[in-house]
Amino acid sequence: MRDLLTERSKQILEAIIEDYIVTAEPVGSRTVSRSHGLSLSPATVRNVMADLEELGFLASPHTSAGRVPTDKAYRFYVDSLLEVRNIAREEQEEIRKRCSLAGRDPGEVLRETSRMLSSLSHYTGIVVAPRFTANLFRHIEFIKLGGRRLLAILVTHNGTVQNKVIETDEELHGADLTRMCNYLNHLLRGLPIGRVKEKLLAEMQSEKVRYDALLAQALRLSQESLSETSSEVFIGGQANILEQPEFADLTRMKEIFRAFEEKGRLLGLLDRCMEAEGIHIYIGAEAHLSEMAGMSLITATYMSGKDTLGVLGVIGPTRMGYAKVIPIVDYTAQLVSRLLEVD
Amino acid sequence: MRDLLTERSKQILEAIIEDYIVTAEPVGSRTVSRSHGLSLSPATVRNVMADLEELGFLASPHTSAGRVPTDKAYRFYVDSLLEVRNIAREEQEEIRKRCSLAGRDPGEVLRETSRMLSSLSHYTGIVVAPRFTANLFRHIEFIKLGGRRLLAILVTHNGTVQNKVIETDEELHGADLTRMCNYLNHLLRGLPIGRVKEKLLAEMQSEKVRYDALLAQALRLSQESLSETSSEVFIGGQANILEQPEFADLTRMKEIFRAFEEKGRLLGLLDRCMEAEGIHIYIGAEAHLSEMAGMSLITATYMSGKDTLGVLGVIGPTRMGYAKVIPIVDYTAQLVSRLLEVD
DNA sequence: TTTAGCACTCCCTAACTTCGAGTGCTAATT
DNA sequence: AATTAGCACTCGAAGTTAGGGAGTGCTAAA
Repeated sequence: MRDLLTERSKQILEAIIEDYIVTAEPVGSRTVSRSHGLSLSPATVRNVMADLEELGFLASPHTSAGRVPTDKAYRFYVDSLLEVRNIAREEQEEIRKRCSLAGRDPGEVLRETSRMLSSLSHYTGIVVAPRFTANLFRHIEFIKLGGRRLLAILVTHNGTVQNKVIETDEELHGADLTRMCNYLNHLLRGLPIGRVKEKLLAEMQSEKVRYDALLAQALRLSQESLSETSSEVFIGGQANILEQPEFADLTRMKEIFRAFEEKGRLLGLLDRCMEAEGIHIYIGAEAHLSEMAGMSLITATYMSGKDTLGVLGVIGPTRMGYAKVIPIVDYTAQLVSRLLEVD
Repeated sequence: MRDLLTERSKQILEAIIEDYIVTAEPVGSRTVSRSHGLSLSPATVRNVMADLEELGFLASPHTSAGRVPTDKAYRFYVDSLLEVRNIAREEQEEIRKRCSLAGRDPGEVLRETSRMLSSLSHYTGIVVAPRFTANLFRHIEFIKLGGRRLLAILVTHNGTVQNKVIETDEELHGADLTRMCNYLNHLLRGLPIGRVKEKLLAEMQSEKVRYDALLAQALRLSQESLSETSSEVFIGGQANILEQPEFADLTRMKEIFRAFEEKGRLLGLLDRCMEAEGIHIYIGAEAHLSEMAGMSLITATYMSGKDTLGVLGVIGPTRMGYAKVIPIVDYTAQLVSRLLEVD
């Protein structure tokens, strides 16, 4: 791949891509030849463009239109041509300001982050909340709601709260509840939520519990309160995609909005982004999602220490301002990592 | 108003409105004259239509198109012509099924309700969560997160949870926290959240607290954890409005989606709906919101006993299937009232 | 190897035409 | 007096045609 293209071809390809990113119009040989840096006649450029088309980097909508970059071209651009600029100082400021104004609540931080990503990139921002199961158990609390209904509140080390209403077989007294909580808090403290379940099962076998109906009940209840919830996805600035000329088509737009509403389909893709830390870029069909045709996704993982917590990023047309968006996503991920850190 | 229109005019107006609701196309005299029940020639109908136009009930997009109902016509239709059918048995089933599958968590119930409203009506569903302040205090809990950070968890009688991270001046010990919680729980139990603040202020003056720094601290902390949050709005099925031909215009659509994203603008309107219990209908400009041009809102309040908890409804084009949607909204509100009831 | 020249392609736009649905008026009908 | 048939007229939607322009690919000259 490296030496398939001469230096000149690369320059021309880059010029075409960058022009197309700005204008969203097919780029003609004239335009490229005028582009500063290059001093070639349109005719020469045309020859090169024909070659690039043959190689699958360009496509022409019809004979007498200019050329349009293909997914393959964007991929090559991102891998080999693009030099990611440093993030602009004002952007940095803006990101910091927006993220911190959400306060300390993790949910709020993430929601605000998705909005911020969208407004800075002018595309759509997306943030996946940390898998609850990655957090460490800090505290459980049962609160009587009335009758046999109980509210179980589960708190993790970073202050995330999950609560669930559960029904008990028999009415429980305050003192019993306190005892149950104490027991569970002692038992589970510091355990990753993902491992709590097995711990509970193991404990159920133990001598101590076998002869104590209350403790057994406690274990059963906490198991119930752990029932998984799918990870939350925050999507900000959906309306921004309405600005993109490539989605002016109504049918296309409906598809996209339905996809945003469901979120489930996207989650599979985002999960894949979490498998390896750092920046991921999916261009067009690479996402293997029909809804993502013509769209690109740039994500970065955010971490706590060495653990990947979640992933955030930007969805936009394949014709996306990669050079600008990549550093934004990258910096945001770093910042969010720091904000969610437990100190 | 009542006798402004003859019986026949009303029938014709009704026929036009109902036809327009289905087709979204200007209705011509031919179509009306063919509509069963009426046996009049197109010419006669035309005369009546001209009168109705003069009175402001109809408008013609241009000379040789049919007539289109005005906001005034819809208002008259809703007030005087429409007889709200009973809700269809299958719809009733569907609503019950969808609402109950969300389990017992209030947040989940409301989110699912908004989705259900949209899929049944084919418009956009909207649910405003109960004002937190209307709930009764049940329990407060402080959990140490590390350092001087504390997680305050506030639970109300119906199982709604609000949590907030707060910073303390000095590090607190477990025993202190327990004492603070006990004190507060005893003090505030059963009080409406809206009144907690004044109670706290009053208590601060009391003898007991003046000489107990810990209790004073407790009061201060609980005050912090009460800081208001704007009521949550769940919007389901936004994409449905893309199906409405009247919003095919891109600019219009952008406006609407932005409004949905902000939610704040809508809240003012929805708050107004909560002022009186029961069903409210805003047609087009009646909402006094520029974003709502061409749209109608049908809402109903949901209650707990005699207290209005919140409001839910459907947003769609003014050309909305009122006869079908009104009973859906009404029934849903009743059901949600029952689901959120504390038993 | 690069470039100028040129014929050719194909879309876009605007102007023009046609067609049909619908109107309002008038005169005939009930 | 109310209703209806008849008819000329209006106006937008859809289809057609023609011109213009942007861009291409090829060939031959520099």
